[in-house]
Amino acid sequence: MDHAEAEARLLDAAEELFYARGVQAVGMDQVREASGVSLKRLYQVFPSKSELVRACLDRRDGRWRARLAAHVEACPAGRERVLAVYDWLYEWFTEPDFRGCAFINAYGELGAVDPAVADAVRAHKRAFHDYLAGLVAAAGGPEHVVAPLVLLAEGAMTAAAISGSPEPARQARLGADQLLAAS
Amino acid sequence: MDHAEAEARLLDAAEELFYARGVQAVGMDQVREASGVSLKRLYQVFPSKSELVRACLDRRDGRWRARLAAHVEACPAGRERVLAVYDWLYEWFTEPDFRGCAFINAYGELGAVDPAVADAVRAHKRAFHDYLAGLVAAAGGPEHVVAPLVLLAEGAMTAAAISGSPEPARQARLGADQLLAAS
DNA sequence: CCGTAGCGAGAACGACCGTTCTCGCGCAAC
DNA sequence: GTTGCGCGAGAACGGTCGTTCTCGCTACGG
Repeated sequence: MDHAEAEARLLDAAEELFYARGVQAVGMDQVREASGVSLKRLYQVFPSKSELVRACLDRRDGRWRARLAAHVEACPAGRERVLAVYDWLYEWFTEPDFRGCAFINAYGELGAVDPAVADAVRAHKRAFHDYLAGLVAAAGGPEHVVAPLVLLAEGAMTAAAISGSPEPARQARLGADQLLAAS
Repeated sequence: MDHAEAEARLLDAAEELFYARGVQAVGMDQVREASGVSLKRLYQVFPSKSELVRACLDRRDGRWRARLAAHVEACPAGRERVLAVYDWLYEWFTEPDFRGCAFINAYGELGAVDPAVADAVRAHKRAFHDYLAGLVAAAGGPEHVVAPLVLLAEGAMTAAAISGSPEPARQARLGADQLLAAS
């Protein structure tokens, strides 16, 4: 097993565990056990837990936005692409291991204590905002609806996590539909 | 110092510390130091940390909703009362120690690990939803806008926390205004 | 075939955490 | 005045965590 594979297995295991149980509730030994990578090598690849956390967030950010974009871009251009965001949220919320937005969770747990985590969360949210702004602009929608559309999506993530239901995605979509129609 | 005062001082100190730094980042000894209540009495009043956490959430729930209601009910009845919710959010977000919704934070940190926390968070969010639904009904608004209005508020809380700006409250208010107008 | 460099498994270490225990003191009841 | 109970201060305990170290083993270069 070379460096690259060890890194991938560590990120796979750590991301899943951190997301499912929270960062502080997962020990490095559990990451070792789930990944099959020895502790020694773990610390060669990620010199500390907080760097592992950071790497997990970075990778998740890329994958999450790529999945969203893939779904959106399969829809006809224009207004429908904005609404497709909420359809994708519904699919995400329905996944069996869904436990809310990993970035919001990480911010609540570590944002006050680990500035690198706070930075990663801010970057992720800014990227999502910018992406949605691009979709709205392409659809010819007014700029001032972008922020409420983002808040609907953000609120849907936390509401879906807390309630355990994917329904907030539908409700957010309805709200987004009205906001776009009214403009 | 009697039992009641010890309890109040413990809740004051614990709530502030947990909110500012996260629950797991605060040790019982720091609660003792900040409250001036001895460790022995702390454990007489709250037999475990998770019961202390639970009591903090319960008390915060009551106070938070009372503050919101006090602000809302000082406004003229009807539509303005719904929008007053977002004005109050702005005031809240502007407080110097604002760090997001304590319930969302607690859910992200402990929801997967402590079912009592998850229950308290769900109860708080359900109460907020019901309160907003009552305001919308009193304003003659249609029931189907309630859920998006809740999502706007929820999204504003997390966006304000992560961005460090109170602006999401304004944006949520604009979105809510449009939703109410379009119905 | 020998030396050595790197590896995995797991023990070890130091710090901290939640919780309980000890001990000395003040005070209230008889 | 004595006795005993409740208190605060802080030590102690058992466990866990992040991180490092030890120690055989393996595999490869000369």
